[in-house]
Order: sequence, then structure tokens, then C-alpha cells
Amino acid sequence: MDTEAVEKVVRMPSVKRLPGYLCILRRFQMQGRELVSTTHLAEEIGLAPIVVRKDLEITGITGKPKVGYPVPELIEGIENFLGWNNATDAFLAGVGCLGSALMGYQGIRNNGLNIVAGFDNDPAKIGSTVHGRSILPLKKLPDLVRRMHVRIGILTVPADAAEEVAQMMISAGIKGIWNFTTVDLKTGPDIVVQKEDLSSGLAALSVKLKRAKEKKEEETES
Amino acid sequence: MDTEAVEKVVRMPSVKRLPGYLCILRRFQMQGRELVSTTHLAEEIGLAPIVVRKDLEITGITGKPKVGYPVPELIEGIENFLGWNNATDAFLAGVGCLGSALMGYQGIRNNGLNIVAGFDNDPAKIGSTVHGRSILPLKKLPDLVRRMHVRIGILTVPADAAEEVAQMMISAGIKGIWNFTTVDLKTGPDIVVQKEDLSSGLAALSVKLKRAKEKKEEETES
DNA sequence: TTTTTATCGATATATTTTTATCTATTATAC
DNA sequence: GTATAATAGATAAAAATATATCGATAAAAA
Repeated sequence: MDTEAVEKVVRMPSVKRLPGYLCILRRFQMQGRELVSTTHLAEEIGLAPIVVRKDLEITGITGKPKVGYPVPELIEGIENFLGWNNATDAFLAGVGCLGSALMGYQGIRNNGLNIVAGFDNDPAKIGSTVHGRSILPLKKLPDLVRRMHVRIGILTVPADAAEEVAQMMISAGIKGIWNFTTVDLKTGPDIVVQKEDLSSGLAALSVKLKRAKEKKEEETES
Repeated sequence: MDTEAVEKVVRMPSVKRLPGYLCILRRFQMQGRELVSTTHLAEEIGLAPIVVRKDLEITGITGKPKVGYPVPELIEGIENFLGWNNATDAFLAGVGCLGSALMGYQGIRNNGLNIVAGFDNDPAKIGSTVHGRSILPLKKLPDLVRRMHVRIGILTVPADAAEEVAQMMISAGIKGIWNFTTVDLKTGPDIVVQKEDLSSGLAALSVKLKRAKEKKEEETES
């Protein structure tokens, strides 16, 4: 159908590793490095060179044999691929511990996302500012989403409010939800939900620790 | 070698989904439900029943046809598999925005991890308490790790201090590090590191949103 | 200039993870 | 009792992901 139907498959694991490369590359750039090979990148990030090369492939940036990739070009390529070159506005709902932390988290601001305001139901919070951004009443969210054409919502409300607030976001026009609650949101197919689950990371840590311990005990036995 | 070498493979994706089931199952238990089928669990969590069945397999708990799994047994089975039945002590280093949030985050406390103290270098923070836990000077961490036999460290320090503090933890006897920094820690093979990377989640969200948008535009064209 | 070495890029293989199929089991309805 | 439907559990196929191999290329060294 297209003149050039490349139909490149985008593997999620690769996408998720891109910010890691980006972070290292930005440091290299500050150090004045012009070129970087996958070998060096792999060493920095603790992965195999082959993984790095495969990952960078999706950005479309090409390197030169014996030399590597040009650092600035690679940074731009990754930012471009992720759409992080011009920051996207986002609203955050639920200014609790985690919500406040996210509003002040530098890592988000550096990565193409601009939290323009926080929303909450707590009268004590409404009207105040958190890390320079004002906290507004939750009921004002839909109207502001429409007026400012905000497409991304960050959900840090308590579990029992998650579904309701998510629906509020969606019906106002939010297209992507970064979900920090434990709730599995029921949304239509055109809404993108990224669930950020701390407990799954903890589960992975627990199991890996348990296995490491068992392995050590086996070794001691023999 | 063993009398019963079952040699069951533990798939990480399955492990990471277990906390999700656990959360739902606890709610079911509060509602007084005695039994649950994978069909119902799958519906709740938004996955295919077959996935759920495969995942629950690793806990060793068995269900009955036409009936399902006994809820309390399944909860215990998952908690047992993850080692979440008796809480593990942990230290947190770096009481900034994110560190404070984690110290107050209920999800951690409910899931087998007990943050007993926070550590920081900032004199303004030292001596205070955050969510009921005291903040101690970072240099006291190694001694306390040894005396209290703490095995898990949570790393929420700034990027440039990450490697140093991690080494401090490891040489004191910490075996598992929950790493919230952007740094890829260089550790030995017997140290387990779980990197919790918000930016990779954001990358996934960005790409999924971009693809959804492109798809919609294609549909509009035709 | 020729050789050597590092590295990319493409292709191929292996592994892991997901999804599907089939059979056996058990409660419920008839 | 017997038939039926729902569901676990085992096995198999497919898809996704990770890893390895190899030739080509460009810079540096001989």
C-alpha cells in the first residue's frame, strides 16, 4: 500500500531499554565524546553488545564500522523515536506521597513529559503548589483537559477511586494513562494504559533473592 | 541428585504478575468469596484465562475442575512463593521526594517488605522521622546492616552517589538492592539488583501513544 | 600498500513466553 | 443414575525475544 512498506516491528523490551542508553549518551555528550560503539554502551549498561545493536536499530540511526555511532545523532534519534524532543503536557490526579514525588521527579521532566498541574479532592491541598505546580480541585480536571488539549494523565489516586478518575480523564479526551494504582483499568481499545507496578518489581526482587539464597545453600552442602 | 528433581522453571513475567492476582484475591477474601476460577481472575485482571492458569502453576496450588481454586489457599500459596508471608527488613538510602514517598507507600508494607529506617547525608533530615521511621546519617548504614542482618537495600539517592552508596551497602552485607536510580550498578554475581525504571515505563507509554495516533490517522485517511 | 583489528549490519539459531488444543475431572441439571 | 457444562492440567504450536555467526567495512598498524 505504502510506497516503502518497511513494516518494522517495534519490540517493547527494546523500547524500554532506550531511556537507559539515552541517559548514558547524554553523559557522554557532556564529556565531549563524539562517537560511541555498541561495545562501550553495552559495558556501561551491563548488557551484551548484540542487544544494544539490535535495540538501536529501531531508531534508524546507523553507525560506522570500527568507529561506532555519532553521539549527538544517536541522542536525537532516540528522542525522536520516543517523541521526547518536544515535551508533552500531562495532568496528575491524586497528590499523595507518590503523586507529589512524581511532580518533583527530575527524571520525568527530562524525558519529554511536563506535568502542568496536579488535581486532588483534599481541600487542604487545593490551592497550594507542589514543586511549583498548582493543585486544583479534581472536578475541574475534565474542563481543563478539553481546553488545554492534554492527552496524558498520571493516575496516583487511591485504589478505590482509580476507575472513576480514569473514566473522568477518558471522557474528557485523555488518550494515555500512566497508571500507578494497583487497579487494572477497564478501558476501550483506543486508550493506552501503562501500568507502573512497584509490587511486581518487588516480587521479582524477592524471587531472585530467594533463588540466590537456595543456590548458595546448595553450594555449601556439596 | 534430588529424590524428586522437578526442576520447575520460574518465568519472570509470571512472577511479576503474581502481585496483581494477590491484590484481587485479597479483595475477594474480604468479600467472603471462598473459590475463584481462572476465568474470573482473568476477567478482573484483563488477561486471558490460560495466562492466569500458567502463572498460578508456579505456586504449586491446584484447583478443582468446575470449581476453581480455594481463595485462602491461593493467597497463601502466592505469598509463600514470593516469601511475603513474613516481612523482610529493609533499609532505604536517600530520603528525597521518591525516598520519602516509598517510606510511606502502603503497597510496600503490604507486600512483605518493612522499611525499618531511612538514611541520608542531609543534616536537616537526619534525626527527623518520615512516616514514623527515623532518618539516620548515611555513614551509620554499614554498621546497622551488620548488626540487624538487613539483606535488602532500597536505593533512592541521586545518580552521582548511586554507585558509592550501593558499594557501601554491599560491603556491609546487603544481598539485594532495589535500585530506583538511573545508574546501572556494577555488582558481583551474588548480588541481586532489581532496577525500577520510571523512564522505561514512560518510553513504553510514549511509543504506544504514538502508534495509536498513527493508526488512527491511517484509518481517517482511508 | 598490505595486514590487522574493531565494529556494524544482516542473517540464522536458540531460548523464552504466549497462546492454543485436547483430555480428564467434577459439580449441576435432568 | 446419566448427560451436560465448566474448568483444571497436560501437551503442543506459535510468537516474541535473546543470542550467536559471519561477511563487509573502515580505521589503524605494520
